[in-house]
Amino acid sequence: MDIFSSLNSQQVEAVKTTEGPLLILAGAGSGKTRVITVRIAYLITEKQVAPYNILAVTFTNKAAGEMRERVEVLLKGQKLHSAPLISTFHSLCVRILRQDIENLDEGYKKSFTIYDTDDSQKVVKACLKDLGLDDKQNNPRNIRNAISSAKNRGEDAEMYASKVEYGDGKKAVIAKVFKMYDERLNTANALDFDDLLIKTVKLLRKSPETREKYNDRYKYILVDEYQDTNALQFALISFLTEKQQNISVVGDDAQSIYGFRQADIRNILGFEEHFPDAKVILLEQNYRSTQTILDVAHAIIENNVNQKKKKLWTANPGGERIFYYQAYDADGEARFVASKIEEHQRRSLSDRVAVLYRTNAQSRLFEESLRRMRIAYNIVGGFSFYERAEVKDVIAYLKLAMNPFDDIALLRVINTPTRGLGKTSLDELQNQARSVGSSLWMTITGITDPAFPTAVNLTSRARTALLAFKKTIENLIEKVRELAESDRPVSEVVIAAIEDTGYANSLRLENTDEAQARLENLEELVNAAVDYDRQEENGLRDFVDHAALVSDTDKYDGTAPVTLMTVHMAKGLEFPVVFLVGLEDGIFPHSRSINDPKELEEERRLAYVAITRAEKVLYVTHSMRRRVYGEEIAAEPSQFLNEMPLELIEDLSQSASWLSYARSTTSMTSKAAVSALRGETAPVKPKNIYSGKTYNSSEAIAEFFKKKNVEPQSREDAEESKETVSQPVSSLDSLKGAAVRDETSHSALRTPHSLVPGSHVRHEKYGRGLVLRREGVGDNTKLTVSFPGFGQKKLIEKFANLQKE
DNA sequence: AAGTAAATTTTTTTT
DNA sequence: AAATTTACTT
Repeated sequence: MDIFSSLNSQQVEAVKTTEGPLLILAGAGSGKTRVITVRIAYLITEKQVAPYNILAVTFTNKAAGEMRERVEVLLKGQKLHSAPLISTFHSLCVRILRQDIENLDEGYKKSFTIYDTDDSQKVVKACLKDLGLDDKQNNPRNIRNAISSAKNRGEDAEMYASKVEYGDGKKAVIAKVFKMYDERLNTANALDFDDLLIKTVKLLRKSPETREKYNDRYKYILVDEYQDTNALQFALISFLTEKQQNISVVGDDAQSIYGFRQADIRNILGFEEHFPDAKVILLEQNYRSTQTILDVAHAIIENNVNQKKKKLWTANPGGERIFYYQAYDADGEARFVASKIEEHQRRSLSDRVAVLYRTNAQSRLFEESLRRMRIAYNIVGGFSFYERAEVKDVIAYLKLAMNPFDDIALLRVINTPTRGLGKTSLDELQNQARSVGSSLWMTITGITDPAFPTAVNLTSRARTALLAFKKTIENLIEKVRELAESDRPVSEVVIAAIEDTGYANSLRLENTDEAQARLENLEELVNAAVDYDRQEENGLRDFVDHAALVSDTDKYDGTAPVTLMTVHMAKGLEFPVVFLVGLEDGIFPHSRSINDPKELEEERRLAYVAITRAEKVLYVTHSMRRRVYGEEIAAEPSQFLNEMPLELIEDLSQSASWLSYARSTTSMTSKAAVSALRGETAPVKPKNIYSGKTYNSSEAIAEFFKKKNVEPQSREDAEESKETVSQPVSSLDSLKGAAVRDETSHSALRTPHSLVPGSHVRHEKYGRGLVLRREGVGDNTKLTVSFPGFGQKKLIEKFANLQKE
C-alpha cells in the first residue's frame, strides 16, 4: 500500500521530515491526524525506527484511542515486536512515575495514589478546617482551582507565597492552604492530576540518568494539539527531546480552547525561537467542510484581534446555506433539533449527526426530546461512571489496600457501610493523627494495638469498630498480595472489595430501587475488571489508574448516528451534520467569559471549533427563554450569530425571528430588534411537564466500559427498556440476590458446562447472544459473548447467569 | 449514630 | 429544578 497516495505535497513533506524539530500548523480539517498517523507508519516501515522508540502525546484518551486505531490499520500485516506509545500527557507521566518516582527522593513510593479533583477538594477542605478557617468565606473549590492554576503555571507553594502581596488576605489563605495541601498529599503518598506532570518534570530535571533513559527510549516524539500545551507540558517535552531533538508538533492557534487550564499559546507561537532549526509546514487545505461553512467560521474568528491571519481553502463544493432556528423556549429548541434529526435520518441513515453545546447542563433537554422521538443517541461526558458514589467507594477500598496511607480513601470508606464510626469518633481519630503528624491508617494501628494503650477519647465501642475495620482492610491487603503473586483475576479482588467489606450486603438490605441500581453499577465494575485479567501483576494498579485518568470521553463511539457532547469534547472530530445549540449571550459566549476580552476571544475560538466540525450541514439555534437555576429568564441571541454573514444563513424559524429583524433593520441594532420582538411575543405558555429520569442506567455504563474491537452501539430508548425489562438482571448474580443467599443457588451450578464458542445463550439484560470465546477454568471461566445491539461483553461464567438457547 | 427535613448552592470548558 | 450540605430529630 502506498501510504502517500492520499496526501497532498505539504502533507507528504510533513511526513518525510523525520529528523529535527518540526512545526506543523494545521488548520481545521486539514488532515492533521492523517499526517501524524502516516508519519508514525513511515518512521517504522521506511525509516526502520523501532516502534517503541516512538512516542505520540495527545490531550485526551479519545484522541489517543483514535490515533492508535488508525496507526494499527496502517501497520496491519507488519510483524512488529513492539508498538509505538500513543498516550495522553497524564498517562505518560503515570507510566514514568510508576517506574522512577523513587528517584525523586521526596518520599513518594511507586504505590502512589492518584487524587482526582474531588479528592483534592476534600483535602483542601480538611486543610481549611485544620487552619481554623471558615470554608464559607474561603470556598474550597475556588482555592483548589487557584492551587491547580498555580501548579499549571509551574509555581509551587513557596513561589506562590512569595508572590502574595501584603494585605491580600485571600491569596495569603491560598498560600497557606497550598503548602499544607502539598504536605498532606505527600504523607498520603498521593499525587493530584497536576502533580503527575509536576513530579515527572522535577524528576527529569533532577536525575540525569532518568532523563537519559527516557531520551534514549523515546527517540521520535510527536505532540498533537500543541496549541493547548501549558508550561509544564512544555517543560516535559523539552526534557524528553533534549538529546534527539526529533520533536514534531501539530497545532492550530485558532483552535486554542484550554486557556482555563493554563494552556500557553506562546508555546506554539514561539516554537521557532525555542528550536531555531525548526522547519515549519503549513496545512491550509481543508478537506472537511463546504466553502459556506468555512466562510461562516472564518467570519467569526476574524473578530479576534490576537489571531494569525490565515484562510483555509477547500476544493469541496460550495454547499447549501447554513440553517438557523430561533425557538420560543429551550424545550422548543430541543424539539426542533430532534425533529430535524429525524428528518435527516429518514433521508440518509449514514450521515452522522452531532449536537454540540457549551455546557454539559444543556444536554438534558436534548436527551429528553430525542427520547420522546425514539431516536437512539450517544452522549459523551457529563457524569462519569467513575464519579458514581458506589463506584468511587469500591475504588477507594482498592486504593486503600494498595496504599493504606491514602487518608482520603480511608475516610471515604471507614464508615461506608456504617460501622458505628460517626463524626465524634472520626474527629477524634483525625485529631490524633494530626497531633502525631501521621496518616490515619498508622494512627488506627497505634490506637488498636493492645500493647500500646494510647490516651485517646474513644469509646470502647468505637475502638472495637476500628479494630474490625482494620481487619477488613488487612484482609483486602492480603488478597491484593495474593493476587500479585498468582495469576488470579483482578476481578476477584474487586469482588472482595464489594463483598468482604460488607458493602454489597448493606445495599441489599436497603432493598430500594436505588440500591438495586447501585448494585448493578458495581456489577459493571466487576465486568470492567475482567478486561484487566491478562495484565498480570500490575492489573489491579492499571485498573485503578484507569478509573482515575479515563473520563467518559473514550465512551465516544465514532460510528454512532447521533452524538451529544460539549464543544470542547468535539475538538478533533467531524460530522456530516452538526447542530450548534444554545447560541445565546451568557451561554455561548459563557457569562463568565463575557467581560474579559481575552476569555471572549477564547469563546470565539470555541465557536470556530464548533462550526468547523461540520462537513456538509450546519444548524445554529437559540432560544428566547431559558431556565437558569430553576428560573426562566429572557435570553438574547449570541453576539456570535451577529458575526456570521447573514446572507449565508437560511431562517427556519416558525415566526418572526431575531434574524428576520436583523436583516430588515439597518437602523436598529440587533439587540433592539430583540426587544422589539419580545414586545410582540405571547405570554409564557404552560410548560410541558416531563419529569422522567433522563440518563443514568447500566447500559450507558456497559457502553462506557467497552473497549476496542467491540461493536459500537448507541443508547437505546432507556425508558422503554426500563418498562419492558421489569426484573432487571445483571451479569453478576452474586451481588444482586437476597441479602442472605444460599451458595448453592449460584448460577454456576445451574448453568450446564456447555457454553462453548458458537453456542447461543440468553442473558437477562442483553438478550440473545453468541459465545465467541471461552477462557479460564472453573470459577474463573470467562466468556466473550456478542449480543446484537449491545456489542461484545466479557462475562464471568459463574456470575453471568447465562441460559443456553 | 443514623436518618430525615430544611436550607443552601449550583453552571463553564478537562486530565 | 436538582443536588448537596447542614440542622434537627429519634
